[in-house]
Formats: sequence, structure tokens, C-alpha cells
Amino acid sequence: MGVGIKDIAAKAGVSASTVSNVVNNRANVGEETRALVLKLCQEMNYIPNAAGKSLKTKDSKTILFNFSDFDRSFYLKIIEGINDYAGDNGYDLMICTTKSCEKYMRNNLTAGCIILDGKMKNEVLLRTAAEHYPIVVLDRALPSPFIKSVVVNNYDPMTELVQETVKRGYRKYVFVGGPEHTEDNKERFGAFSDVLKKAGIAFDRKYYYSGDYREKSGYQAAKIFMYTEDLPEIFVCANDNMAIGVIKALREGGCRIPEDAAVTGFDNCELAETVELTTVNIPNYERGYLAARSLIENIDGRKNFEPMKISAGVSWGKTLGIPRTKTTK
Amino acid sequence: MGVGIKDIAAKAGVSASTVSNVVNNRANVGEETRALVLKLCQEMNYIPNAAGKSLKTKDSKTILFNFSDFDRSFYLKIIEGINDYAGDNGYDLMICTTKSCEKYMRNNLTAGCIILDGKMKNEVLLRTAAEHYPIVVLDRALPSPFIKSVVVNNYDPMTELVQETVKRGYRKYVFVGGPEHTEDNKERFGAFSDVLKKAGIAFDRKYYYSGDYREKSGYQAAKIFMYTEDLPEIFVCANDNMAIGVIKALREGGCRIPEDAAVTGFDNCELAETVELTTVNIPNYERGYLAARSLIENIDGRKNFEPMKISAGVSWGKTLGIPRTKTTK
DNA sequence: TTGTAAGCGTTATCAA
DNA sequence: TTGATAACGCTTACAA
Repeated sequence: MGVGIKDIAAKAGVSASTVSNVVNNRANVGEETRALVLKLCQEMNYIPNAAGKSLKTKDSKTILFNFSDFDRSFYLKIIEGINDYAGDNGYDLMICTTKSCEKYMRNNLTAGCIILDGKMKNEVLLRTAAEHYPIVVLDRALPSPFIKSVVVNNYDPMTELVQETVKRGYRKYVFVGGPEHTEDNKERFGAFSDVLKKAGIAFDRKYYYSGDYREKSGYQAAKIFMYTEDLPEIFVCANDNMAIGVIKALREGGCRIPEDAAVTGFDNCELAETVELTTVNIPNYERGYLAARSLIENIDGRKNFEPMKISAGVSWGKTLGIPRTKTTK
Repeated sequence: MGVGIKDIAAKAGVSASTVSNVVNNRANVGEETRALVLKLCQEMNYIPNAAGKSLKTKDSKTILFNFSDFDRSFYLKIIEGINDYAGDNGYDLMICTTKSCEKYMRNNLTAGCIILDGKMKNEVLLRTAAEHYPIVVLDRALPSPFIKSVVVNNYDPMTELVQETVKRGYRKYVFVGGPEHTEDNKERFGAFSDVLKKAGIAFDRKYYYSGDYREKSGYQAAKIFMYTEDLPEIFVCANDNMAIGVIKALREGGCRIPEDAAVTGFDNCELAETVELTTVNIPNYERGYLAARSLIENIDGRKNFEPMKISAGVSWGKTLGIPRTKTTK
């Protein structure tokens, strides 16, 4: 099935190794032979068998990207960034979800991989990296000297955002958090609570709502505080999806934003612009691009496992105003 | 690099074939041997080398999805559908962009593939399918007896949508089209123009704007008709991105929607709900799911190359109203 | 129940 | 400048 190197060799009347040499652009082939083989490859539509190749050869010129959360549409931006850098540097991109990922790592089908997948176990990554398979992680930082992390600096923009809300006079906060074990959420909440602490604003744990980054959990969070008639002046959300959920709930309940309650997000998703959400803009295309660059540099032997931080900036929108119930500062 | 079948065999004191038999759950292995080997596989973390495997074996239990347009966020929904069906049926999913696709087709690394990629050449698909590699296409219909197409019925919902606009009294239309060679656009415009023709409404070609499915081209389309002071009563757009572009331009120009000009889209993208766009809802998750099902059925020998049409329904929103300048019907 | 050996499509080594 | 041959990791007859 499919034409192989032998078919070409037979047709050309040369040996398989010669065909291989031609196809791989090696010097040790006569001009005529090369021309003939090339012509035949065209005609017979020869495409090297990746499996056969990877069995023998060390370096695969394909990188792997692993993800699994289909709800996050910015993943496509990241993929685009990866794909562009990889393509420009002679690498192919292969993408897989958690299950199949291990299968394509380590085997020299792929030269290295980029991980953005909460379901991927640290243990697997550590083990694989220890075998000198290059890995870049986008969604965590790992204590391995062989794994490069490219992560977003969540702390600084969240600090900036919350500081501004304090300056505008907000005092009564609800924080709508994401999954508690994720680095992202820890950092975002950390910045939030540090700012409040520094400003001398008390934050009771009961105003922390533990969500899951999905719209629905933001919706529920808002509903709860509305029903208990304990509406804060502002909902600071760990991501945009949840912020949108909060906004929907507030609107349904007849609350005006930001007059009755303000809302902020994080991520700058597609919808954010439309609802004029105050959020943090993460350069996702660049994130993918830089991840691919880091990976390929490591593959090429320019080892560098220094964690890389990507900076993100606040995008101010109308969902942040000035609190109705002014408090003296 | 990485532990192979031989390493396990050596450690267990058995032959490689026995390990293979264990790993592949074959009957011809003693209970003790099986237990021992399994234990070792765990401990030493054995993962079969996909390349070695695919070289010998016929059926790969991995399917391939090929795409390349990163602007269309509904792709993630499709991928999710594919991934779910595949996963539930013992198949892995591998995803690639145009360049690397050919490399993984045909070689028995993958058992079949699903195509949604304008850059993928018909010629390649026809040739590959002729070698009995199962292919499902989502973005075209091909005259091959070996290629299954799963396509959206654009015609019916667009007909329904345009008929309603006629009924509401719209007479002066602009059609904002996508790339002219795409089947989608042809069908959408075809339905549009058939309805107008049947209703006896003239449609001058100069009111056809040829866009590229991106927001910007919708924006430009609207700007052009605004500048020439030739605003239609309604912009019928071939997709949502462009409709959003139109809406932005209209708003910038101070036009009220739908009072000054109505707008309709197609796709029901994430933003559509927020701007209450009248559009057509395409069940993308289901599309992916059904594509995977069709593919896997063909892989499993239940051959069926009958083209499959997926139906989509109109989602009515506030961007469609009643035209200001009433015309007698 | 287990082992031996050949072969899948490549590439690398070495000899011609 | 070329070709024969072994090897990559695995599966599969077939032999033991």
C-alpha cells in the first residue's frame, strides 16, 4: 500500500540506498541518477513513510502539541503561533489530546513537545524529560532541570487591575476563582489578596467562590450572592468565561453594571471586547510562537531551561466604574 | 532511548514475542508469565513504539484530523466531537495542519482521516482514497466513490432566512459573500438568489460584495455601501464574522440596527448570541461526532460513501426587524 | 505455552 | 558514485 523507496529504486534501476540519498539531498549521488530518481518520485508520488523513517533516524523534524480542553477558544491562537514558528523553521506540527500523547512522545516520531493540558500528569512529563526528550510546558512550572516552562505572568497585571479598583474606591469584593490547584488561579488570587491586604481591606474567605473557569460557574457565583442579598461592589473573576457568567446573572437579576456591581475578568476572550469587559489581555499567538521557539532551540541543542514569563496587560472596559457606595479611602 | 519490548523480555526472562502477546492481550500466554510481564511493563513504564508497530501492523486505531484555518473557533467544537466519538470507540485522535497531513495518511500510522482544510488539494485526496485509505471530507463534496462527505445543508436554512426577510418587507439587499470558490459560499448565495428571484425581487450584481469570511471584509463591505450612500435595507452575510464586521461599521457610522439596516449572518459563532444576531446555527460538535462515526464505520469495513447532509436551523435575533422604507409586497 | 526468525520502510555503514 | 547489508521496534507464522 503506497509507493515506497523500493518501488522507486526498482523503476529507476538503482538501489534503495541511492534513492534514500537522493530524497535526503545527500551529495553522494550522480547528477543523472539524482534527476531520474527525483522525476520518478514526482511521478509515482513518493512520500517517505514516517514510521519507517523514525525507526532508524534520530531527529524527527516534527513537534507535538498536547491539549485537551475544547472550551478555551484561545487555544487556536496558541496553535497558530506554534504552527507559524515551527513551519518557518522546518518543523511540522502534530497535535494530540492527552490519551495519545505519550504514544508520540519519546518514540522518535516527534522531536519534542509542548504541553497545555491539565490532564497530563507531572509524573509522565518528568519521566519523559529525564530521558532527554525536550518538553515545554505552558500550564505549570515543574521542578525538573530538563523542562522549560513558558508561562504567563498573571501576578503583575492582576495586581495592576486590583490596585486600580482600590483606587476607585471599591471595598467589598467577591473573588470568583478557577480550579484551586491550577497555578494560574493561585497566582491570580494571590495578586488579588496581596493587594487587598496591603490596602488594609479585609477579605473574608466566604467571598471566595471556587469555580471551574466555565461560564456557568460564574453565573452560579453571582446568583448565590444575589440570592443571599450580599451583593459585593465588584466581582473579580479569575477568567473571562466566568466573568461573562457573572454578567449574565447580574443582568437577569436587573442589576446594572458597573453601577450596582462591577465585574472584571482575565484572558480577553473574544466576547470580552463586545461586553466591554475589563480584563487582562494575554498574547496567545505570541505565547505559542515563543513556546515553539523555546522547544526548537532546545531540540537543536541550545539548551536553556530558564523559565520564561510572558507579560500581559490590563484592558480597561466599562464593566469597571466607580462604586455606588463610596467609602472613604 | 525509552524502554522497548526487548528490555521487558530480558528482565522477565522470556522472549520478545511473548511480551508482545501479553501486551496485545492474546490468549497464548501462561497466567504467571502474563502477570510477570504486565507487572514489569508497569514498573518500567513500557509504552509501545507507534512507529515500530505501524510498520508491521495493518490497522492503526488512530484517526487523523486535518485543518488549517485558525480563525474559525468552531473548529474546536468539531474536534471535540471527533475526539469524543473516537475515544468512545477505541480510537486515538491525531491532528495536523496541511503540510504534515500527507505524511501521516496512507502510512499505516493512521487508519483514516477527516479533512476540513481549504488548502488540502482534491488531487491528493482522490489519489489517497483510491489506495483505499478511508477519508471523510467536511468542506467539500468529491466525485470519488471512495470519499465520504459530511456537509452542512446550507441551502435550506438560508432559504428560510431570506424568505422571512422578504416576508417582512425587505427589498433592497446586499449580499456579503465568502471566498467564491467554496461550496459553502456557493450554496449560501445560491439559496439567497433563488429566493429573491422567486419573489420577483431584482438583485444587481453590484450589491454582491466578495469577502473572505473574515470580520474585516464585512467591515469594509459595509463601509463601502455607507460611503457611496447606497445603504441597503439589509446585509445578508455568508458568515457571522463578516456580519460582525458589518455591524461594527454600521455602529461606527451611527446607523441603527435593524432600523437603518438589518444584518444576518451564518454559523452562530460565540459572539452571535451577544449581539443577538440573526444567524444559522450549525451543530458543530455533532458534525465532528458524525464525521468520526462515518470514518470509523468505513475503517471497520461497513463501507458507506453516501454523502451525508447535516441540517442547520435559523436562530432569530434582533438584528433582523422590519425595514424602515416599507415596500408593498 | 513459549521461542525463533522473517519482515515492515527506512537509514547508516562499509565495501565495491 | 553506487550497492549490499544490518539495524530500528514491533508482529506474526511457524516450529519447538
